[in-house]
Amino acid sequence: MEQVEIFKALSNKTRLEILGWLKEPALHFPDQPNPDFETVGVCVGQIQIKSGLSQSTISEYLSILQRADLISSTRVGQWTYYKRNQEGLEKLSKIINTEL
Amino acid sequence: MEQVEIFKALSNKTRLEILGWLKEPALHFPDQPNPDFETVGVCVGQIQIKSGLSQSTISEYLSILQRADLISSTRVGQWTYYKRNQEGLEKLSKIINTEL
DNA sequence: TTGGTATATCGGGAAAAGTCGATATACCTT
DNA sequence: AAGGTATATCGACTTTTCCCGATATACCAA
Repeated sequence: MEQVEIFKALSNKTRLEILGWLKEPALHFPDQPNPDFETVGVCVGQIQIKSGLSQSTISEYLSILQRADLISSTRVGQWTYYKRNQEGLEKLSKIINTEL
Repeated sequence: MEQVEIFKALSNKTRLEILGWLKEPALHFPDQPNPDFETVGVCVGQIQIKSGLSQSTISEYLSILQRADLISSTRVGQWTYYKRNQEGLEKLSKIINTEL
């Protein structure tokens, strides 16, 4: 993934918020039904509700963040759970500190 | 400056290149006339030539980077010299490592 | 003060991103 | 198989960004 694509992914208020929410899922998604969502992540629907934007928009945003390696997804049944991708976030930190 | 504005400033290939060039001015701007440009920075014209984009575009890009506190400028006569703003860059690094 | 040079600002056209509703796809349940 | 739910994709419209040329501004030099 190109550096510039990572920064584009971060150039949106809602997408930054999503990353923040996923930092503390239990805090931000108290209604998440799945009990072990802490490890798997949070499903699209919960994120969509919290964001107030449409389902299609949030689905798109999540795939933008995923393409930038900032989050990762796991499909379980009809749900897709998203969580932070620590590896990608660390890589970004490295980019900032060395290449930028 | 809002986080999202900083990332927007970084969401452009040319602007990222400019930041990179300003890391090693002597290497990237051998034709810079001013002898002590290493400390003051590089003037707009040199950056414009290297970028291949128009004068107005580069002037705009530099002010976008400056608004994001990523670079700073010094006016000397008819020239404006731009250099990296270490403080802003460190703040960004901190944002990535703590808030993101 | 008249030009000349460097940079900034303005106005605009093209491309990309934001965002939606509608629809498609995938999966689950009965 | 049929219907229901969750997510993804599509098509469209609006807003923002990209990038230009033209013009304005600031400064310098003769």
